[in-house]
Amino acid sequence: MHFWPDLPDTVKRRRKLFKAHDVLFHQGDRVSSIFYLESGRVQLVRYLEDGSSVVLHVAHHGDTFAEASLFAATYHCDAVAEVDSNVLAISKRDFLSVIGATADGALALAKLLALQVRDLRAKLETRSIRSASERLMAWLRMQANGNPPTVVLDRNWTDISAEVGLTREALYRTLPLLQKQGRIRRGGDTIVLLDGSTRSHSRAIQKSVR
Amino acid sequence: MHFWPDLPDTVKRRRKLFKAHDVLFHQGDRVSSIFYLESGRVQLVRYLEDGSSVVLHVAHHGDTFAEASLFAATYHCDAVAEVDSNVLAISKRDFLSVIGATADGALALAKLLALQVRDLRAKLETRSIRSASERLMAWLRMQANGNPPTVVLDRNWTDISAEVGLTREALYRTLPLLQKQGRIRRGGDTIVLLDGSTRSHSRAIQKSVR
DNA sequence: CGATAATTTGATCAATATCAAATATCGTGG
DNA sequence: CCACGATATTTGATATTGATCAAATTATCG
Repeated sequence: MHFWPDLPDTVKRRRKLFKAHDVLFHQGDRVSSIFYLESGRVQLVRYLEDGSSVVLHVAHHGDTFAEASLFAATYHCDAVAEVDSNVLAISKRDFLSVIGATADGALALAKLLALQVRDLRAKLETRSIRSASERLMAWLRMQANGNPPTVVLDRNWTDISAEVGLTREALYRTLPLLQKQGRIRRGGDTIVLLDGSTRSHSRAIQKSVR
Repeated sequence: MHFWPDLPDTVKRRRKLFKAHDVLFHQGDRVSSIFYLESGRVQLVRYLEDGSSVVLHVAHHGDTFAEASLFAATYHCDAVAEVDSNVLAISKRDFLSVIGATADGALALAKLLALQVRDLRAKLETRSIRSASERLMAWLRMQANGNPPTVVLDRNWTDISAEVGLTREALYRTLPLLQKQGRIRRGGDTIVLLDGSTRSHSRAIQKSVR
């Protein structure tokens, strides 16, 4: 994963600073770089004709993004800084010639992409859950780690609602509901999942996924 | 994608039959194979520390699954046959040694995974469209090629409804609706998209996505 | 030809989207 | 430290849409 910063000097890199809401690249732009996010947060967003948007991916510090574009001529989405962000723009041409030079390098790239496939599949599956409560719980479980499973939020609920696939209103209504049911506990920006039993959940999944 | 069946004979493959509810592998099992699903349906399920579970992916016939596990020591989820299923188990070691032997091979794998990433992102985007008509149109556009854009179905609508994220009833009601609106034309298992103008489309999207 | 799965239509309901607005919080400049 | 504007969170009322349950019809396949 951290082989990106470790690339040889022959791979041109440019450090760039973006302010919140700055656009790193637009859908349709010729692919010149892939990116390593040193700090901040960048959304990959697809803007539809009417200006509405879908969040395709949220890159966090330490993530690389737009690698899928390595094999494409143009970017297939917009990249927008959610907050002030510090990125390394890595030349696509240089990168490919270095990474593609050795089997190990190319395999490392494949590995990174494999992880993304996994993550995306999980998100897709989450979207198949119709009930707001169950979908949110599934999303939380995906983010959680530790025992008891705990999620520490690094962004606001409004942003999260888009990723979960609910309106923010629905999300804001579901949260206290889950709390009342004793399935989560909220404290500041941490959520503890108390949903120990598999049974109720699997039944919920069964109802919601065909 | 059709990369997998075209592997040289040196890559060991075993055809295996599983009955409904059979487990192909367990979370934590050593990764020995990746799989190509010839027929049937296989669920990838993840069990969390507290015993709850999330369905990560449902593989349908023609899909490869567990490729993401190529780079992991152990499977990160369980694979369970939903119905009787027919899979090709491809030796991970053989596969990796063939693919990983050359930079070109590994790049081909990376490219495949990159395409999957893009495809999954597109699917995720589709799921954000709330209106049944628009979501179905978006799905059709994704599948279509040629001019006029045409989709040739390789499975029944009931299966497709699951992928689109609608009940089959909703799908079966949406189809004649789109027809009546002159947005598609149906003939047997081919659908022709008549939604040529960007304008009408953008307006329609406007209604359906927030 | 019978059985099984796929497609189609009908009626009703529940859930979440939508529109609206109030309150709370945060960040910034004075 | 305060005031102010911008953003985030919360609550309310209502409408729509697709889910759900039911059943009929049609196609498919031994």
